[in-house]
Amino acid sequence: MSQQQSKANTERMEKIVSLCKRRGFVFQSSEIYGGLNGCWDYGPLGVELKRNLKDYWWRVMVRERDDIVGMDGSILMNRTVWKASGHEETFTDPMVDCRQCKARMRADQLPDKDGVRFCPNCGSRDLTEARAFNLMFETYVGATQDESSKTFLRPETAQAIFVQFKNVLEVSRKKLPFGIAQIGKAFRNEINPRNFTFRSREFEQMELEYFCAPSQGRELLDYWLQQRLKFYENIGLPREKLHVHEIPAEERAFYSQGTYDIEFEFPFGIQELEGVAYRTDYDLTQHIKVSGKPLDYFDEETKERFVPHVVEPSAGVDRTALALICSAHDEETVTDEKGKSETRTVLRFHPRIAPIKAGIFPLLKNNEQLVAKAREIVALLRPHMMVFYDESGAIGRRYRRQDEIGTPFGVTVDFDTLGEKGDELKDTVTLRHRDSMKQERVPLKDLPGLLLPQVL
RNA sequence: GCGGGUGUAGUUCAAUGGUAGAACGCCAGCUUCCCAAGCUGGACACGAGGGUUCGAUUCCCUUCACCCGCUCCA
Repeated sequence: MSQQQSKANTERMEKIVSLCKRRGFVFQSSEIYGGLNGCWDYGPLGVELKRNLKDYWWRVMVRERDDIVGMDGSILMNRTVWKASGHEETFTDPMVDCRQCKARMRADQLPDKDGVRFCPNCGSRDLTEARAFNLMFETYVGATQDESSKTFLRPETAQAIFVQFKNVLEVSRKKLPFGIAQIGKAFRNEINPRNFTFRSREFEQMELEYFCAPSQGRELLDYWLQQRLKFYENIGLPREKLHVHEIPAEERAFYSQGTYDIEFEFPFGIQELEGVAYRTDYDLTQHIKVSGKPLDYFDEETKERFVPHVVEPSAGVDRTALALICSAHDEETVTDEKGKSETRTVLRFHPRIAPIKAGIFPLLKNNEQLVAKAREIVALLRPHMMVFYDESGAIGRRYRRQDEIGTPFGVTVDFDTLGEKGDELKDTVTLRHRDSMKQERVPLKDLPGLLLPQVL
């Protein structure tokens, strides 16, 4: 990337951050106290966007499938969970990476020769500095603050699923392959949060743990990669801005037999949205070992007993929301009939995830009948979708306000609607489209049927 | 974590060792028969703490936050 492009991308990102603040998508956490590094709040529009994203994920991953059920685990868990999962060790001890073979090991257990430490794996002396991987937030449960009451805010949501695997399997009466889905907050005390909301210390994940027979794992990994790519296209991220990065074997976690990153072209670079990982039976096996509880599965048909393997599509909610905003953000030059040019800022969200689906406007606000009719339309559409009523300013200004927050439809009530120009146009409204700025005349009664399929 | 930069209304900027202006936006009113029109009025800011000084938004220190590059991302 050239320096010029890089500068343009930085400026573009600045515009996006500014728009997010100005229009109520994202604010800095605790802003009036100077903020908190790596933490962000979602405003009225941001929370709608995020909710639409999560709702759509939940719909296609859970509600529209027979083989997946949901759960909602607590953020605080028994500390032993983190010992078993390996997080406590790898997240809290000073660790050293081998630059050559990428192995990570505890700094205090490194062998040395003549005082020079080397990698026990490959013998290389090219090691990183020791760094404390204290990425988990510590907290204490109960009144006393000592080792016995210590635990952590979860650094991933997945472990709640693994430790409840048996319960969920039992009550859902599912057979393998089947999955457990969850959306929730996770926390990592990142060394350096960066890129707006992209890397935050508190973030939300949408995770599926899909359990299967060992023989099915590899195939299901590819299946889920395809499903997930389709998902991102269905929320409006163009396929050409999505990249699949297959993690080479030497860079994968040791237990993984295949990992794909789904990445998106952000203005600040190509960055990961989701990891689709074949985790084998590592997690369940760990919890079997440490808890002593049987978390294996008996297949009635084949009469085989085994520890299920897992394919995990794990997506970041906040980074996907940011991708949606970045992808939707557009500035175009429009010229009016007098030849005057200006910049129109528009978020071209897919209607499915747009925070507000339709703006409802009376052409004039000082006309009681126009206002009353517009209010009627609000009442008509409100049960089905998020709508916004606006009577302030000229109609053009109101359209532009909605363009900037990505509202796909505008509905305007005028004197034709009231029947003042004959019965032919009575009870019809102007339907204005965000992207093309084209207008069409539609009967009021057709509105729900016309809009609803597009916003679901 | 290292290095560099920046902090002034909601946003983008300006000025100033004697407590700050503008544009756009926002609110109210008037006006307005479809793309940020116009008129009138209004609200809103020096990131925080400390120091120097008669007096600090301005100078110094600390801190916090954000941005850029490197590093990192089990």
